[in-house]
Amino acid sequence: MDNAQLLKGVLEGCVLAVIDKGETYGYEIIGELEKSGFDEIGEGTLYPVLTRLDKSGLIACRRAKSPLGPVRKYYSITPQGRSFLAEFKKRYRRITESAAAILFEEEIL
Amino acid sequence: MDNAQLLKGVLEGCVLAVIDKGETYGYEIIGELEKSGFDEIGEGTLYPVLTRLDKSGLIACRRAKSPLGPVRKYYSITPQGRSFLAEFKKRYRRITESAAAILFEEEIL
DNA sequence: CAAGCTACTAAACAATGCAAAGTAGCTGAT
DNA sequence: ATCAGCTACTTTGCATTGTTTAGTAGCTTG
Repeated sequence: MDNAQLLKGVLEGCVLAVIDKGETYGYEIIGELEKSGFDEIGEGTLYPVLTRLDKSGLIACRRAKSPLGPVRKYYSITPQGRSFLAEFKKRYRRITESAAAILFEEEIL
Repeated sequence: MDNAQLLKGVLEGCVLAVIDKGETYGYEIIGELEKSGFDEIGEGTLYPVLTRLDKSGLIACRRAKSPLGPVRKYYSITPQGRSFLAEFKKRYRRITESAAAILFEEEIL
C-alpha cells in the first residue's frame, strides 16, 4: 500500500510535536514515531524533515557526543516552532474533521 | 497557510467516498467537499483527481446533458473502487490515530 | 579484524495538490 | 444581438514532500 501521500505534512507536524516533548535526536525520534503506530519511518525520510524544520527556524540544533555511537545532533523546539505547532494542530484537526465527516459520516473519529 | 500537503492522498479518498454515496459530477463534488468543511477546492485540483480515479478503474464515467449548462460527466463507483475505499479507510484511520497519539496525547480525537 | 549497531548525509525520484489560463454551453439583462 | 456571469471541464507548469538507495563514520563485541 502507499501511505506516502497520507503522510505528507502530517509527518512534519508529528516530528515537531515529538521534539516539543523534550530535546531529542533523529534516531530516537524514529523510535518514538514507530512506538506511536507509524510504520517504518526510514532515516532518509526523517532527516530531511529535521533539516527543513531547522532551516525554517522551528527547531534548534546542538551537537553532542553519544555514549553509544557517533556524534548526535540534538534538537529542541523554538518559540516559533511552538506557535507553528499550535497552528498546525488547528489546521490538522480541521482537515481530519472534514474528512471524517465524509468518510465515516455518523461515526465519531 | 499551506494545507496542500495535509490534503495529499486524503482528497482522493474523500472524492471516492462522495461518489460512493451516489452518481455525481465534478462541480457537485466540489460543493459536497466544501459543505463538509474543506476550503476552496479548485477545479484545477479536483478534475485531475477524477481523471486519475477513472484511469485506475475505481470510478466509471458517463456523459449526460445538464439542464443548466454544458455537458456533464457523471461518475459512479466501481466494485474495485468500493474495495479500494474500504482499504483506504483502514489506512487513513490508522495514520490519524498514530498522529493523534502524538499530537493530542490524552485527548480523544 | 570483521560484524553489527548507532547516527547522520545526499542524490535522484514519484506523487499529488494548486494556480492560472483556456474552451464552451447556457441564461438573463441591456 | 450582445455582453456579463454562471456552469462545467481541460491543460500546463510548478512546488512540496516522502521514498529509495547508497554512502560515511563512530563504537562495541566476538
